[in-house]
Amino acid sequence: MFVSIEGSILHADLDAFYASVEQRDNPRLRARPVIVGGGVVLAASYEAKARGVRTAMGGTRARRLCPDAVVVPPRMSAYAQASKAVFEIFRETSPVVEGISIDEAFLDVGGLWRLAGPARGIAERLRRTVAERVGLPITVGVARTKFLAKVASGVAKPDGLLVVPSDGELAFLHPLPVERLWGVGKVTAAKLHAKGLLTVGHVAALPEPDLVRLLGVASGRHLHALAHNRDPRPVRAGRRRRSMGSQRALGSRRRRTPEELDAMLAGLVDRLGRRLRAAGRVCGTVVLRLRFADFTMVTRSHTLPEATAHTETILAAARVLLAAAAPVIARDGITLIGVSLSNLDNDDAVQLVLPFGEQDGPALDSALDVVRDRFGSSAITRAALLGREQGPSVPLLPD
DNA sequence: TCTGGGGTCCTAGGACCC
DNA sequence: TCTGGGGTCCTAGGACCC
Repeated sequence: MFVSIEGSILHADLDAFYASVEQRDNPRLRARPVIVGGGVVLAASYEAKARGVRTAMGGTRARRLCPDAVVVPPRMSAYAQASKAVFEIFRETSPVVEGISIDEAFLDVGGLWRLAGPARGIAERLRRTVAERVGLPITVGVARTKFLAKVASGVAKPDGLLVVPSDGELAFLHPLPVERLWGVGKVTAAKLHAKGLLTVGHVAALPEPDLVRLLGVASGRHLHALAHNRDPRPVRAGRRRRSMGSQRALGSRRRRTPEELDAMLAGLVDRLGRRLRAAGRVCGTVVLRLRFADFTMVTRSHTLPEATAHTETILAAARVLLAAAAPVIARDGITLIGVSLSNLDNDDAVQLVLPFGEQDGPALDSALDVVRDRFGSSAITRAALLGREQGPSVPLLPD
């Protein structure tokens, strides 16, 4: 008997997540086309997808394609709760879980062979447990790399399981259309199609320099590697978000007065300040985001002298950015206003900024005194600090 | 068909420093 | 008087993902 070697990375992806939660909670919606959202489709059940309805499609068009669809408003808290329950099961399944979004995650089960057996069995149990305990369908892809596990779950949807054996990777991958590659959207697909590259195999056959010329250094190399299933990225638990934003669409019916815009800005920043503080984090950069009727985007950003979670400080920066953009707004009118906070840090991080070349001198000693003073910590030693070898600017976390 | 709200990562130019 | 090369940070824009 031949035994194919399996990979040990699972990509678990809830099917039509929001729509499935609605069908779970309301039996009358089951086996019927369901659309979550109003102006825009946030999620469509598979019955609706079969009629051509797609996520992010305008509501008018969706209703035309599928007039008998039940349209329900989103219930975000219900989805958050369902997601939490599913992630609990993920973490019971493996200690190495990397969440990608509200409804999908990577799990590394490589270290669990003796305890839990091969990956296929783990994936089967995971699917069963999610169905029994949360009542939602979930698709799992299993492969040797993250990328291929993700492709596998995409192919296996809905409510499926697909294991790509290590000796059948390229045979599985190469016939697939280029759109299956993670990172290939509309623009990249169009560029590839223009060169006659329709399948992953076509891309794999192209020399890397050609692909780099076509798509740029990063995308070209990345795609070349993926097409050969080279993806060394490990599954990483405990990744923290790098930015946090809030935005509001305004429609194009009428222009908003400067006073209205200022009030919206204050509302967005207030919400972000709360989220920031609740997460115990501070932001270093404030980004104002504006969209116009033709859907073009403009951003204006400002980096603060000191990271903060203070609403008024952030709002002041956002107001300066909005004022700077006032001429464009007056000319073109805007259809969306948003604020995004980046350069996030922990709010208990201390930044030691030392003169260049003085990491080892008295400046370091006095800076360390300040830190010990503030945190009463003897855990931060000079040796530990110097061991980091990060140069003159050293973020420290007190123990 | 006139398009929500939440994110990630990459590129490229300019300022500034050594 | 005119000249390098390397590095980091900031800003703006864009592609892509769910």
